[in-house]
Amino acid sequence: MSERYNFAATETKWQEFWEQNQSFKAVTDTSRPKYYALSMLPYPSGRIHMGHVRNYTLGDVVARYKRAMGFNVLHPMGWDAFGLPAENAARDRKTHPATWTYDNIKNMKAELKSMGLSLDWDRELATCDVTYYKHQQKLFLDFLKANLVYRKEAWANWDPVDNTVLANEQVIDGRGWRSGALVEKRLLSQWFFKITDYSEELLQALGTLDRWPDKVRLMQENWIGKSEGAYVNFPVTGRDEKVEVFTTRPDTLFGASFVAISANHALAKELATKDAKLAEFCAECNRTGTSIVAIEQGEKLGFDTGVTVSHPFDPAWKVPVYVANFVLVEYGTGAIFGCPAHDQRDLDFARKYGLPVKPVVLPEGEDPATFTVGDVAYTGEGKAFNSKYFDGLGTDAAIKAAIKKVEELGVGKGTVQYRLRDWCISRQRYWGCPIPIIHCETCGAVPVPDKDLPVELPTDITLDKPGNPLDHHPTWKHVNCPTCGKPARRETDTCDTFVDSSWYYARYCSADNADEPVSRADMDYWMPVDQYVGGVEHAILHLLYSRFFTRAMKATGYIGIDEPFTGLFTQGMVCHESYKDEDGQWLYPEEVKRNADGSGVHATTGRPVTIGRIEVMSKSKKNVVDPGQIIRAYGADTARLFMLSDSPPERDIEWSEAGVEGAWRYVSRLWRSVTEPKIALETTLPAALGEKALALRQTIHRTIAELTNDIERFHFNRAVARVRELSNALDTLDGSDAGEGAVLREGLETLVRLLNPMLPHITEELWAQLGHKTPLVKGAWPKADPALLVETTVTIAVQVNGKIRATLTLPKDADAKAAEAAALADDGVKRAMAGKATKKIIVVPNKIVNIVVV
RNA sequence: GCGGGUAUGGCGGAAUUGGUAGACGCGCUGGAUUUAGGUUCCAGUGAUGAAAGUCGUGGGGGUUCAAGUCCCUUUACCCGCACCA
Repeated sequence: MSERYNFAATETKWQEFWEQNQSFKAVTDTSRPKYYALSMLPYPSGRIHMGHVRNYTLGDVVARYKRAMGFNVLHPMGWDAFGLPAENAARDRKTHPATWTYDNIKNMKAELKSMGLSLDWDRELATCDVTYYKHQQKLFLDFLKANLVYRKEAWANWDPVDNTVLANEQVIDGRGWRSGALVEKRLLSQWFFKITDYSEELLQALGTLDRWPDKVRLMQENWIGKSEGAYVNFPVTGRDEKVEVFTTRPDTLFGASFVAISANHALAKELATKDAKLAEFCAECNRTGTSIVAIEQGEKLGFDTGVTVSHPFDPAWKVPVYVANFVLVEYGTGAIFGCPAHDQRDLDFARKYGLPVKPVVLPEGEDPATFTVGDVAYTGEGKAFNSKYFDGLGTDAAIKAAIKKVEELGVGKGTVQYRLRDWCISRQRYWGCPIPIIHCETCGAVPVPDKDLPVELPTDITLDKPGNPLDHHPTWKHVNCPTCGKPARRETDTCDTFVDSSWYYARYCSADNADEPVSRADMDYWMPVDQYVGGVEHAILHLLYSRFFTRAMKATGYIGIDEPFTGLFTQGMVCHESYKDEDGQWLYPEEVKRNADGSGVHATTGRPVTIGRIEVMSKSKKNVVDPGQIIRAYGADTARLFMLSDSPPERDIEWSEAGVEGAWRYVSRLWRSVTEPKIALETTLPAALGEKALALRQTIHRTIAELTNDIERFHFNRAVARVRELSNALDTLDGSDAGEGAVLREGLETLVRLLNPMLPHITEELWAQLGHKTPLVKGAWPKADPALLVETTVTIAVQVNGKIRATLTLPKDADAKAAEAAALADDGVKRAMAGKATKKIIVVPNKIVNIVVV
């Protein structure tokens, strides 16, 4: 009996070997094909969690596999290190955000290293490091010059807990994405990136991202939210001005019965100055925003301004103007015309305020004389009626005709709207990249000259006062204007942390360039990222911003491509059972002991425990398992194998003790199968192999072919199943057949090589034990011998009336007649046919014979 | 409300283009080795039936020689967006 596999010693040994040999250092080499494998960079919270283990295992399998396939692989790692949690932690622990952050990075880096990831740590970056953010400031200034950045006063989403504004993408169900606080509307001066310049391009290019999940592309498409329609003007009665509305249904203009404007529309604000009740109504709308109350109650509220407007097609036709809570100032023109018959919201509104409901689109099969709308608007297509110019036209034709008509009459024009709005990047926080701008009373917003970069964060700050620590700082913001020299003040807003992560993938490629954000030669070689792996929660925010950034970097000459990530894989989350004690308090898995009957008790007190649902691991529910503990108990290879087994990578995985045990058992079995082979390994294959030995060689080579295909397609769970099948097959060798010792060696070596991307440590060790001097990290991927993939016999099924009655083993490509004859000769088949007349026989070569009888 | 997805043994999940449903693993049952447990090894494991067989991929219907796979319909759950005019 040999010793148990000592994973701790082996894993340390090989991690040191890789480090000493710089096995994963990526060097630009234009003579070799490159492969850029990237996993999303983590936020340095202090500890890695199982989600990281899964993400980085998947990315590492790709990196190691592609390396073996001969690619020059870039596989870097870094830290998304700015952000509010560091400020909060620093305040609570009376330390500095930088101290907290760099301590966390140190810890997490050690944990990541224990996973045996094939990362080029020489390219490591931290976004909070001035060596990183100084380049970001340069990019900001270049984007500013390229007219892709601007400052404007705008209604911003204010998070009252984090004391900062948020981008639209960061408001989820009316709450801040991080704090969960109800977001308020505030009018503030903010910096914006002009992502909307690329609305159409970002939308169109989704079609080229064929290695992205459809789901993510669809989410981005919906987020960009293109809609085609028209602007139409309604002249205000008794004034020389118009209310401009946006509509996608200009064909329903003859059904208009009111115009509704947002509480923040210019006209509403003007009227409110003379009408206290209206002012109160508008204030109410802003307090509740257009979010929570409105969503929960769905109540349409309006305020009749007393003002009327003329219909664009008929000056004599007056409709009232309401201020309405459901009209968004940010979308379209902040004004709509209401057509109650064909829009549910407008109908609800009209019924509440007693406005006319006039149908102008006739559904198929309805009689124009009798068709009426009750409580349900007709929003579908139909024939226009009651509509003068458009009567009789189908909806699509009527829309086109209406746009033409409003343009002819000079009362509007066809247009395209996008839901996507410019990206607000200002954050009123300390721990972020300072926006390199100086505000001067005479010169305005002046860019910090390149020679004065970087604008560094001050280190002496106070975090215990509400508001922006940069703004509180006694001296930092007071500087002289670079243009006129007069006293001025720095911009105290810092960048949204999504800016940091929008270009880090490019920076990795030129990590040692101290003078420029990136070098063009590196961009041209390494970019784009060939395979990006991360969580689906970044489907919109991070990925859309990065797509914009790459285009902005192209516009400013840094890069020659549009799309940063040609391949994207979004992995599922890691779940675990959750537990509660009698008092309803959450318990950690290690606090719970399972009884034989499946019930649970507290491990130390023995009191009953309620076993809850299987849910995504989260600290708040305590259903977490610490990867560090697992790696210490079972080793990184076992943890990696568990992550790859069973569940398809895109689906959620349930972490279970039994599953880890299973993975560990296989690792141990692999160890034994090489170190204590049942029959002696031989190095040379004899010229003639026995039947069984030959069949096994075929299995070996088929496994190579199929597993390679599985890895290419991200079917890692199937890849694991295939190596286990190969293990099972090799176990059947018992030395009874000629050449088995040599076949077993070939099988074990293949097994070890195929498993190397998944289990990098044990496979290196076993490879060395098998007598190889060159480590697997330098080795090539096994190739299947085509001659051994050719099957000589096939098993075909025989059906009678579609029911399986027998299986036959026949030579491959046997002709149909032979297959038919063999099928009819089978006893089981004869019994099933029971002398009935044969109507038809279908023969699918190498697959099936189906005999149809009556 | 709109959009998308999923549904297969006790469990996680396999199954090119319609062509032997349940690979592989977990769990479970029985046995062997062993020292007490674990480990390891062997056998079994969709349901039903003595067997032949019959039934079986959320439910119902259809197309086909043949359906987990295609079509219609329905239910449940998950995800995204949510007054976007």
